[in-house]
Amino acid sequence: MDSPTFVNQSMSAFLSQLNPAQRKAAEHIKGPAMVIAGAGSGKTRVLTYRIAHIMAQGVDAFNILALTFTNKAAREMRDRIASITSKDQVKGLWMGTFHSVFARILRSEGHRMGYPSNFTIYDTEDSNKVIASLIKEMQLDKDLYKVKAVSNRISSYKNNLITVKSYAKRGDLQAADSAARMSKMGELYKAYTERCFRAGAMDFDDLLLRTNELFVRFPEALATYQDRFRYILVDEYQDTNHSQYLIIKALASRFENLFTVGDDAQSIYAFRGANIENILNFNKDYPDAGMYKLEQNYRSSGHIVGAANALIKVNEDQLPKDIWTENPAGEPIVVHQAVSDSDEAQFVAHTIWNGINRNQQLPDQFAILYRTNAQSRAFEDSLRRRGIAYRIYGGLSFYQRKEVKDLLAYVRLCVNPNDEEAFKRAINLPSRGIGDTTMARLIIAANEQNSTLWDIACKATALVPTINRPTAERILAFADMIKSYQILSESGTAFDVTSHIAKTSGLIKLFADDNTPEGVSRYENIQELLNGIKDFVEQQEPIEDGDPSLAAFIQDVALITDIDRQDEDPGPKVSLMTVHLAKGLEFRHVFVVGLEENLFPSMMSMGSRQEIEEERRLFYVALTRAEKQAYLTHSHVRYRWGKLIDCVPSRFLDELDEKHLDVHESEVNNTYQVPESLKDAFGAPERAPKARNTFYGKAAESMGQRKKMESNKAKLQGKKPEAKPRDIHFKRPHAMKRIEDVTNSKSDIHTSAMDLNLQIKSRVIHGRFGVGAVTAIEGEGMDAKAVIAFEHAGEKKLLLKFAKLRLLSK
DNA sequence: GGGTCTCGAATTTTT
DNA sequence: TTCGAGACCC
Repeated sequence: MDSPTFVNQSMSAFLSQLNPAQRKAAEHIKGPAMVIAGAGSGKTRVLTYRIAHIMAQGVDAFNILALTFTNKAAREMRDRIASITSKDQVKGLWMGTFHSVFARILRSEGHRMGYPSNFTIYDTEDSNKVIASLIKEMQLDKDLYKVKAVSNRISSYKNNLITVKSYAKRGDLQAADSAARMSKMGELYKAYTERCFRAGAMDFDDLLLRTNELFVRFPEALATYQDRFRYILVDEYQDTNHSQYLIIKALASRFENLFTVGDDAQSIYAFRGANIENILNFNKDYPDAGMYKLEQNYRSSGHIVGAANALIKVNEDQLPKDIWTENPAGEPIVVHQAVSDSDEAQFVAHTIWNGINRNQQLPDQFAILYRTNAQSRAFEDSLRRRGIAYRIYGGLSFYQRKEVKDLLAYVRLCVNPNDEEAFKRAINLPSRGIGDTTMARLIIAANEQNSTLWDIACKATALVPTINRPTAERILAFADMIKSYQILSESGTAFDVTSHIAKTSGLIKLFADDNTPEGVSRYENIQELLNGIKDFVEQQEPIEDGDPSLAAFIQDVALITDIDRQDEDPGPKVSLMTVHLAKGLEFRHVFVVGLEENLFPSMMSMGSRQEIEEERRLFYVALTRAEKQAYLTHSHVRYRWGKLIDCVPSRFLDELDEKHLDVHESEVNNTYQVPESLKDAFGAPERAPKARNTFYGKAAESMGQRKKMESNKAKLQGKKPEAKPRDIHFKRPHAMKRIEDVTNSKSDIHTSAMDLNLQIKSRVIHGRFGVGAVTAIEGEGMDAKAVIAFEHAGEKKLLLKFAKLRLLSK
């Protein structure tokens, strides 16, 4: 379609947007290369251009594999490449996260290892349930075998390619597990692996481990993909673990066109097995590799870059780099000291409110970044109180919500009836008189006959003598119901089947009958899930080889993260997320909150220099998300476990060069009254300025380099010189929060497009498709549909009952 | 088998 | 404070 000249024109236009260093890296075509890309140095641009550039050399997109950190990043990059080249050319390009790309490969190759192509992907909750159930079945002491500890151990084995078989030969690991009083770890690991296999399920780590297994055991499979992926690009290389490293190495070994991009200063996933050595040793694996460095920061102001540089310099482990910027110095970083955690939240909400209402800024230009998910609560409250739209990412993601998983359990069962976790979930919800006792009998029968729960259930009467007649009938009825869904799913779309399941299984009634606020919100989430599935079907249907089936929908659900998921409700919003999730993103104004010892850096990461350095890199990531303005906040007291505790400012604050900072004091604000009990405990508010003014001098002095280690030691020994918890009983204004929760959950979220009174030529905005104009309206009432021509997504017909639209103009 | 109550543990970070 | 697991009773 596009003439070569057109391609070249937009290519050269794109090329001119690169600086010399970026351009050199992007034009590296053959052989291995590594790009060390500082924060905000335009690495996405380099990756995008390089892919387009390779394609312009005549390489088919089919031969390119790009591994990104999120699916969203992959989508955006693909769109950009399509705009430089053409939509057709970009078609065969494989781009996505490690997990989603290799899940896809395993779906077509897993049969070699005995997996069905529709294997289930167990999320963390599913795996933990398997482990908990095994601990019980094996009658292990649950105080010694904590589910989380066991699951972490198994995960780290897998990420280091220690299989059940190789564990048996590793005396050192067995000794370590015995020392941790978990001498049965080996058996547990074996049982867990067998149980997952029997269920036709892989957990997250399996997706990588089994890919490695595939490549080792079946060289011809490896050869196929080596031959296909002649050019491999890996983003965020500093966060790859050993398992991922081996996959890349194997795939790239034939053509060695491996292009990795990373920044050692932003390595923040060591806790998950990420191996920073991968980046440091790249040269050893590929001695002739091209090395490129991107050091000019385009994102942030001079103050932010300066402060970030001063901070990261404290780390011992790092590659030498000199990040600089031509951007104006901008405003100094605001350091705000709050009285309490709710005061901190007030300050943040107030500042955002001012930005929006006085300076015409948009909510989506703000982000609030915290160390732990638990901190989000206070900010939600303060934003809601001021009527500022926000969206929380992470924590419990949408697909992990109980009610969503409940409905999806039926879907999973439909696609893979051996999925035992889905079976256990679905069989008695809504309650069908099949309880713990019966389930235990089914499990025993399955283990004895080395069969799956599903097979046992289908023959309940014949095979399990311990189950009485009426119960067996109920089990058979359930199995028949699932079978009927399976038949339906052969012809119906994902939406048809799922809405049928929701109705006929009794699930939707269960949620609809519950009128508590939680029940209402559950019901709404089910509706939202159905909307999402409808969107999925609508997206697939126009695509040539699109697949609107249930199986296609459920495939990658476990891999969809909050970041990947587009917001149903359009409109700009403040983003709230952990620092980890913010990696790769940027915002005009960033609040990094809770900068206190034991919180950021986390109490759990004070054990070694390496851990502290990872926390520092994490803070570096947080700070460098900001374009124009960064705010750093900490509080003098904070609630934890229902208790008020004293907090000491984070050491990281002292490490930022003072010349980039503007230290604010907390004004005791009008919305939050400091309760008398608090004043009793801490003295009247006038005490605060004293503490504030000395923060820089005193904190810097007392927490000076030498003393830091001592004070840490003391803390580790449990002496806690500064952060002494105090038992102060004091009520938080909870009543108010409750009322707001109730009013909010109903009104705000759920407005049907039926109420919009759409007319031809009305302009609307849709969460996924963007802006469009109504060209026709069909049907009436519940069946009313609108045909909308979207500017980018093309023409879509949407059922108004489901569509989430916002009216822009009549 | 299912509902209600009480008690104890919990907070890093995520695909 | 909040949530989940287990005990207890119907």
